[in-house]
Amino acid sequence: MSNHAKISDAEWVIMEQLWKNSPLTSAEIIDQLKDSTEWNPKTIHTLINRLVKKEVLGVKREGRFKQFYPLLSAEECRKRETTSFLKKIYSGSRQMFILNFIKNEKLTNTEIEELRKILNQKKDEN
Amino acid sequence: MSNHAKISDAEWVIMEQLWKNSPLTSAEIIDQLKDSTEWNPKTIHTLINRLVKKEVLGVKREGRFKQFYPLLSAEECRKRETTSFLKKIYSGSRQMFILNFIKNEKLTNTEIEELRKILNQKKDEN
DNA sequence: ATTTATATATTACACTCGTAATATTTAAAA
DNA sequence: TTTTAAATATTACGAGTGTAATATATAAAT
Repeated sequence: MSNHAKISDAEWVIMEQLWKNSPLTSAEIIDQLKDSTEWNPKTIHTLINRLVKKEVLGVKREGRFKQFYPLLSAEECRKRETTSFLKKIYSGSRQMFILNFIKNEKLTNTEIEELRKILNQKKDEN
Repeated sequence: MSNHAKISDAEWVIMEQLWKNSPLTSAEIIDQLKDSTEWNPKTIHTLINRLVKKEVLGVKREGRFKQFYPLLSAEECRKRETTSFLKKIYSGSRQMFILNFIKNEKLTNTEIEELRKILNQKKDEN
């Protein structure tokens, strides 16, 4: 039941590497994180193993090494996190969220156009 | 230093009551949460006390009772949470978040119109 | 003034998380 | 084949969280 596994902040960092590029061995993950974090390799191992236990990462043996790969897509996980964020912070109210958050954002014209396009599609779907 | 106190999920529920209406005694908070949660009053006391310790809630004695009130505004806290959410899930990119949010959400025509209006204003601002 | 009820404080306890250290297994080198 | 290095597994440990139970102080009732 990897259904509603919570991915912690630190674990999320690991997941991002694997969403970008997978499967990877722990050595490769450690290497990729060498610059962007200060984590001890042991710590990274712990995080990987927790993700495996949570059934968020899959494992396969490749020769004498283990390789890890995501069992859940980034999109899926982002959606989950977004939902629980909205539920907590905006009581799940999209209206309130849209008004309070998006209104306050600075957007470039390009972004505005992009959004417009998406909105047009949305409208057609309704 | 109530500066970067983390408000947990359960604590957030308490805060919402007090942002709506404060100051309140613990009895009043318990009463307000009676319908929307299954929490034991003891649990609510614990949460309140933790919030006080974190300096997110202030206390004043009113006769023989204590009253609690927020030391941080909802807006302030929402902004904080939003920032850390974005950092984790969307690598801090608000644009990416907004695009994904709108793409993924089912929106009513009313909401679409609302967004359109907001976008128009945005465009004018640029 | 003593009992009782209610408010407040202290303590508990298992689980998660960040952050590893230590131990063991397995493969490569000598 | 024995030694050594590298990969993997097991254990650790304090802070925070969800979820209270127990203990104490204080006010109200008798």
